[in-house]
Amino acid sequence: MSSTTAKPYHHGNLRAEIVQRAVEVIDSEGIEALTLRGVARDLGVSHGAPNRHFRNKQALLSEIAAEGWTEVKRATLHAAIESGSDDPLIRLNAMGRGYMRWALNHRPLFRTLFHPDVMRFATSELRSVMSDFADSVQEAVAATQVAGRHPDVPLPLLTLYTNSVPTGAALLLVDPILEGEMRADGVDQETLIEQVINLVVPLPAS
Amino acid sequence: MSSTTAKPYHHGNLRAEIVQRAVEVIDSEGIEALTLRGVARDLGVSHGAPNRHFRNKQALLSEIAAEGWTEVKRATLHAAIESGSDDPLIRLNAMGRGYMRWALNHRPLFRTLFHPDVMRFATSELRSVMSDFADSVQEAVAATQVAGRHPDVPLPLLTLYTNSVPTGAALLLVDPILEGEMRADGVDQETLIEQVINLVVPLPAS
DNA sequence: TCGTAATGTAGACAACGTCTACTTTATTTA
DNA sequence: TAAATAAAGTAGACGTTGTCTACATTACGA
Repeated sequence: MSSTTAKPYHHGNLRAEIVQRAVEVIDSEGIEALTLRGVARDLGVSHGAPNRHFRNKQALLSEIAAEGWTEVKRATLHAAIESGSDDPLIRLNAMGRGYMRWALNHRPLFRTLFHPDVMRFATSELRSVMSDFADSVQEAVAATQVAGRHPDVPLPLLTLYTNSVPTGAALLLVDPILEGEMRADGVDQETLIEQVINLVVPLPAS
Repeated sequence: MSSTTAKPYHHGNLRAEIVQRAVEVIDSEGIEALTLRGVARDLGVSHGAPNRHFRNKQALLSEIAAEGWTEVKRATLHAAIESGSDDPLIRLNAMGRGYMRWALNHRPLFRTLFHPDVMRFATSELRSVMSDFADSVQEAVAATQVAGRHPDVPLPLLTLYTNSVPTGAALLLVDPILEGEMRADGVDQETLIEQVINLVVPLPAS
């Protein structure tokens, strides 16, 4: 707060810079190009410095994934608010579109959220963030059910189904091979997202 | 065919054994535990031997993924046939269930199909197999559309939607964290699969 | 039968993750 | 305020990995 770039101790808060740089690398070159030593080099610190802030590489990946899921949740909630509606269907529909939009605009990072290494060695913080997101989705789905959508389907099942579509569609579209197969020609991203989500969460007739 | 374990040249056909062992490792310890040297050790050959059969590790992963997608396609077609029906809806429904069943019974391998390293460095053979699977799904979806399912939705879009559900649901359920959130209590796997697929591909009233 | 290509071996190399001992800076406390 | 202690960064080492090269062995076609 005192100056523009305060450096509290040695380097500044290296921890945050490591996470930031790692996300940049993932976003540009993919997760397979991410190395602790490389990040350290890019930040001009010694190769052992990151180990002061992360027990191991998995811990860094967990932190990144936690940030990613937080972003996802933020994007969906933002979309719900921006819909400017109280109708649960309109809100859930907007959330689904916000989710897919974020995924397709942050492809390497989105893939990271489902990376085997990340899931297998998830930090308790990451688990918490993921549960948090799942809860917020379930809540929104429950609201649509109260409003009459699939009234006799068990809530967890309806949540799974509802969540599967943007998740699965994004993962299929993120793959350059399958994207060509699955994507209607001449349809722009936003239209495609809208059409897919409308199939799972149909908008009210009105 | 002549003897129990024929060894055509030096070791036997090492290439196939490498793939087989690699799949075993992925299935038991996950892809992050897979190393070329480790596989070579397990097979009793020198650490450089695998390089005679695969240009690099990515090529091996591509081959494994190609096998995986072939298995997926086989599982879906098998399920369609076993449904013993000509009704496109019943057949597509069975295919979806066969897909999810395979995914949940081969979790590490299924995750491998969507692994960033695999997708980024996909062999042309892998691309071909994936396109092959996508085509067979699209064909089955087209048949249901002829039979009256979502007649005014563009085929590629309906295919994407249909494919997203088993893909997304399997990927969500494969994650131990999200599985707990999304899975209805006391529902066994087969019932869960059936219920989810019935939401995307409803069975005919009969 | 011989030469050539295919296959496997052994050694080397750079890069990586991670550990350890050490140095430098910040913070706490007496 | 001065000394002690903790935090943060450095430098070097170790074992492991992927991949390259030169060399040895085996299979197979001319």
